[in-house]
Amino acid sequence: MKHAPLIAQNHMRCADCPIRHKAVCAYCEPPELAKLDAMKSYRTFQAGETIVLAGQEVEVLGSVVSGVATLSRTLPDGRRQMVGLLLPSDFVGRPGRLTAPYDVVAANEVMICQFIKPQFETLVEQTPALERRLLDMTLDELDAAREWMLLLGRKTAREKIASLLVIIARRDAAMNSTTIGDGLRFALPLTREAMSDYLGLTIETVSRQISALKKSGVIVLEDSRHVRVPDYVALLDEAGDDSDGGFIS
Amino acid sequence: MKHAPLIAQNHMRCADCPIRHKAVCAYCEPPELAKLDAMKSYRTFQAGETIVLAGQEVEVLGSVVSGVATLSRTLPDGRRQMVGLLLPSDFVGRPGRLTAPYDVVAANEVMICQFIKPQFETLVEQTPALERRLLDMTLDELDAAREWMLLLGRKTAREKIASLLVIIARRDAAMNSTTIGDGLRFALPLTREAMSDYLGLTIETVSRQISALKKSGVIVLEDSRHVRVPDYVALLDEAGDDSDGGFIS
DNA sequence: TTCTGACCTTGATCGAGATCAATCTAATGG
DNA sequence: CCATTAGATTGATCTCGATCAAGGTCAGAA
Repeated sequence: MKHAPLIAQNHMRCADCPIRHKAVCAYCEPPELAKLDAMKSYRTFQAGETIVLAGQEVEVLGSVVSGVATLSRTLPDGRRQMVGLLLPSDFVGRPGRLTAPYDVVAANEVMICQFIKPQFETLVEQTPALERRLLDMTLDELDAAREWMLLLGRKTAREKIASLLVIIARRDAAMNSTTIGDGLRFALPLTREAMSDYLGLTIETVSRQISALKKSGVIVLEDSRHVRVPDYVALLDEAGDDSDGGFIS
Repeated sequence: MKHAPLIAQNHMRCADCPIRHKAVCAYCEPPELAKLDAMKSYRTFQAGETIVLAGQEVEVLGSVVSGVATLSRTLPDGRRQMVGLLLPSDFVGRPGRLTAPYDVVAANEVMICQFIKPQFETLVEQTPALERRLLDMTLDELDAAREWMLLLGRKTAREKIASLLVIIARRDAAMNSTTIGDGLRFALPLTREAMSDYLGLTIETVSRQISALKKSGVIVLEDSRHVRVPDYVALLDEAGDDSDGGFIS
């Protein structure tokens, strides 16, 4: 896997940080930022590496700067369900919690802006801007989790795949600040297995439904990890929600 | 439906409030409490009554004092998934949000300690104790939502039912501060339909699996809404998670 | 070059849960 | 009292997605 390797200079200035205005620190003013800056360090994880192990003591607490990580829970017999997807600017770890309730695994190479736990926890208590940002982010995550519950509980396999593609397409468009529409093209950052864990399906069903969407002309597969969407509204339609033809993209 | 009707005296003193130490106001000191007291009013909803309609403007913002309410999302074709259960002390509505993302419906007769929205939002911004409590509650809800995602995505119908019974048993024990163990007896606060919406199943499957658990002797049905659990560990076992025989209840 | 292993696809079959349908129960109202 | 109705149970059948199995593709190593 070749990446334009992120130069993890061990002290990027917060002002130059790509997630400065979207992460926990978004609402912070220079003085508070300086305090965060003093307790932070960058750390990278290889694709597939475990960042936090469920049940173990949490040591990592910080923001995802680049890459994608997954949160997942596993049943004793091995069945696994992904319960969260951490993208750049998302926060890892819960302040004031000892053991992790789920596994956090790097899907890509992941860089984390890590804070020293006790110091960070103290700062949160003293800094309303941090606490407020954390609240807003958590509320957004809760909304996403609930949307996801609808998908897991009530959507068909085909709708699940289409929904996932919509989610990926949106975030891709948001990252590159392109307009979302027809002729859209994007990469799948997850393996078929990760997708099946995300959607509560098996690998085989994921593969079959992707093939089915391809056969219907809703998507075009350039290769197994690159998708083109000739008609965005058609894809939205397949996702099931949103009877309004997807006017609110 | 006969209830010992809660006397909704329109100004209970916060000090006498049954949820005083578990709701949003839990971390508040007397001066802040006084401000909340000045902007609150009690309001009751009948069983089945809609408290908030998805897509509409949110007007209700406050704490559930008694009763049970459900949060749910509905697909255009009518498929419904419950995404949250509001119990006494839980918070209804998100501060700083205009339209509701899901329906909130009273499952029982529900009493809400309602705040005036703009006033409450301003107070939250000025009161770290409120904001902190809201953050803690939201983080707990997020954990619960993720646990639920594991259930929806990976558990069998039987495990789903057993898991729901465990959840109800726990909360029942917590409410009455009884020890949880064998010979436990509790009421099901939800209809079979609500259970099916909760678990991502049909009514028929819910009914069948409850019958199956009865036949296996894991539960005893006194009537369709009252359950006795002769062996609590056996029930935990059926729920699937937690290979450790449920030592951590 | 071939070998290896990770990842993906496709086919055949099975089974859990959905769907369709009938019946039962208990509470409410005339 | 019986009629009505919402909720619950049970049976028969179907179907979607899981499971079992075989083979394909591609990158990196020998």
